[in-house]
Amino acid sequence: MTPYTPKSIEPKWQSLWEESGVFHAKQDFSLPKYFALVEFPYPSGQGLHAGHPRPYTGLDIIARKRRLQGYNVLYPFGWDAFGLPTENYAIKNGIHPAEVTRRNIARFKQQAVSLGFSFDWSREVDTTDPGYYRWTQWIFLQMFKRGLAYKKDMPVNWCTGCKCVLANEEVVSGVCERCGSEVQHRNKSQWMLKITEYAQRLNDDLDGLDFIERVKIQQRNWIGRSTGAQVRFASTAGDSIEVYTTRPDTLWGATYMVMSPEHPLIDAWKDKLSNFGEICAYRSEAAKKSEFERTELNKDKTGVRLDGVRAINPVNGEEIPIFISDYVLISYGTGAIMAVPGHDTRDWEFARAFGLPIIEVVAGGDIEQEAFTDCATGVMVNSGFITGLSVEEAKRRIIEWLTAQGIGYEKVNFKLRDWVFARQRYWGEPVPIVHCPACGMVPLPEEDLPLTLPHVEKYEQTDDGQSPLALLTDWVNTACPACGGPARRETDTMPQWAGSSWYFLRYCDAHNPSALASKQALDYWMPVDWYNGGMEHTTLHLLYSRFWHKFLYDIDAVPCPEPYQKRTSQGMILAENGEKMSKSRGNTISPDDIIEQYGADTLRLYTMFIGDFEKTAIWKSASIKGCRRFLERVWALQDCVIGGGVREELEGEFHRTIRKVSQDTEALKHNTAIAALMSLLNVIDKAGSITQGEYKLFLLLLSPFAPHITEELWELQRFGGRITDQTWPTWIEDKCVEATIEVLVQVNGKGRARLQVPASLAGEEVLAQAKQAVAALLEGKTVVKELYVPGRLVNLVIK
RNA sequence: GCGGACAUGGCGGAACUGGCAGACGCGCCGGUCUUAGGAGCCGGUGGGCAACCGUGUGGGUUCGAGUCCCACUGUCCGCACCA
Repeated sequence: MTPYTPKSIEPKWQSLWEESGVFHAKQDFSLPKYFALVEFPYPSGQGLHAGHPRPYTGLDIIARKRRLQGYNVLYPFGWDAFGLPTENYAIKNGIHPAEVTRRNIARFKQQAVSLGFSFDWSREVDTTDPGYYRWTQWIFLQMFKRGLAYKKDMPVNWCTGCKCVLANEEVVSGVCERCGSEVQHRNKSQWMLKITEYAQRLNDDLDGLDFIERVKIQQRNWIGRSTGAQVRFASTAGDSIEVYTTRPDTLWGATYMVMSPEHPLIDAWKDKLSNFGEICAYRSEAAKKSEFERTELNKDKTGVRLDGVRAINPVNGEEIPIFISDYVLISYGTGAIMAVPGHDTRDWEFARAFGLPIIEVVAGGDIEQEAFTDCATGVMVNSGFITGLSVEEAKRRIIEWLTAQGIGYEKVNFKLRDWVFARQRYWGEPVPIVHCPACGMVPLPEEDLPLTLPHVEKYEQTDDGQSPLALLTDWVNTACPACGGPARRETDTMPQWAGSSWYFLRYCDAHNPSALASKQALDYWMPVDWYNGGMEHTTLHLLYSRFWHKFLYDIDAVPCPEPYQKRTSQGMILAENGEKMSKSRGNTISPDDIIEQYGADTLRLYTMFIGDFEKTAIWKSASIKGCRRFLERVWALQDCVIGGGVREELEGEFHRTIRKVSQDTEALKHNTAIAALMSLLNVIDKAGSITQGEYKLFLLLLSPFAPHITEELWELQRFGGRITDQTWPTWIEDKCVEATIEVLVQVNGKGRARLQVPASLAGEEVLAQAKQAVAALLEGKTVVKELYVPGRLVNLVIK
């Protein structure tokens, strides 16, 4: 036997697989299909770290198993390559971002190949390729034409040091991540996408999907659907004020009103407000506060009373004061609330701070101590015609009444905001819009796509925070596609989330020049059968891509309303000390080093064996060798192969292992599947030999986990063909049961004896034998209860 | 504060709808081979001399609880005044 040398075996098979195209999805649309998807990475300069292979290996096992099960499998990979780190690296080192990207991709790809993933490299996509982003732009144009893409003044993070716009991720504790200068909010006109129009469907359609529960919960919380009522309060100024409340039942307890400092009515009332100066001062204070300060200071409620205008509570006609306070957000609801201090914690705090009356309208708590917010148990009091009702019933009645009076109606609100879809950066997809003084915003004709990124000399933002594209006058100045007159191109680019919102569609037909993918290919491959990715993408990428997909469904560009049928998520891999792996901490493990020392199969095995796939796991370099030892022992089996099929005495063992591995892998319990294979090997080693039939089965079961060594052994044993062309084994349930079983005999719950009985033995007979086995303990006692759990234990309760 | 998850030997982790806790692996101990072993192979390994005791803490349900219920404690993650 030659020694086991992964360093020569693994590259050999990696080349043979690629040359033969064995992992390329077939163009035969009559076969049963399986689309397995992992999140494509951002090709950073650091290369892969030890955490990356976890999801890729996890689904690689599924993909390889599905092929053996006869499916036409699409398991693709690609690069989400636009983004800030590349651009920053380019700025720092004077290399074009495209070149940086090219190098990074080459590195990542070489690493991914060396791990033996069964990706279909013929469908590799790169979001920075004009042939790809042409369709990203196309989708944007479709949204623009239907009013889902629009421009709006939005606050942006302005770094006073760098004099540029920062992404939220670049703002750390209110200061610029890079230079440490103060970050201010400035208003800038930004592209927005109307994801809010899909809020209801994004929420409701989760029901039919096989997503892990915590993903559904997080998405629902993020969308934040709530039902309540919109109510119109009249005011002494004449204008009425709309408020949104989820507790219309507490209207009798509304003792004042609070408006957001940015509320437009305040300016309209300027002449009526005797303390307008004070109000303006508060407003500018609030505007200056960074996000960070606002949350830091959230314990103390501040505000200013509007002197000169009062609101009128519609249920009892009482005049109530109006305040402005930064605890009311302009961006949610109507930007104004009715304050019910007795039954809302924030209103209670505010009322206490300002000495305002607190009225109890729901009995059940102690509003002297704290706001009583429980909706389930309370009963209405001091509330006119709804007094005595439950909260639930009161809500219904008051909404009926408000509707009938024409002063309010039932309303659903969402926390979800529209998506800021613009970056003042270079390394992104150009927005294909032209600004014409005569025609307004004009979309580029589709046949002019892609609008490619022009070459620039400098990648920095301009001094006033515009994209570096703004400096390219030749490029910016163009003719209006509608009227032919002089016009200017949009110089903002799209955010990184754009390219990743539809990439799975491109995999279906990666080189199609005339559509994002052919209808035929989409009909066949979509939806994705199994999508695995990180929890950190739950509320951004996952939600964004569901939104885009629903839009594409609405315009008939894709065949299904949801892109992903099933979603799972891997846990993080932490460094040895229990901290996150990061370059700055200097605790990263490179897969290259592990492959060098142990081989890719060992790395794959260890990464899967480390623990529950969905849970956080801690990397232990010292434990890796256990997986290598296991493979060495599998390799050493070559020396003890004898002829023949599965031996009778091992048949049960093999059937149980086939069942365990088959079932556990489906639940992503790759760790226990591997443990089962290790146990089986222990049994085989005890037997002292392995038959050809047994070896074949063993290698097949192991092959999705450790594809190189199993392919090599298959060849060395001359089992015929390649292991990747074989069929996944099946088990027979009857063969899994053991002929004799051990039954534990308990007396009062304590194990006292063990019985070996035939598996088929009847319950009464087992009980009789059990009593005999512990006869000494039963002497002089009464058996008050006897239980038999078939195949497991007998429990005799005695007195 | 709200939401979610987790807590099991020296370590990573197993344990199906309640049914022999500690599978599998690391480490450790002993043996064997060897000039040597940080390599292989074989055996052992939760604690306690024992009866017994053991799944973060305190209660409960049950013949039986790591698993279910109630109340805590601790750790991690997400969101942060969403009316």
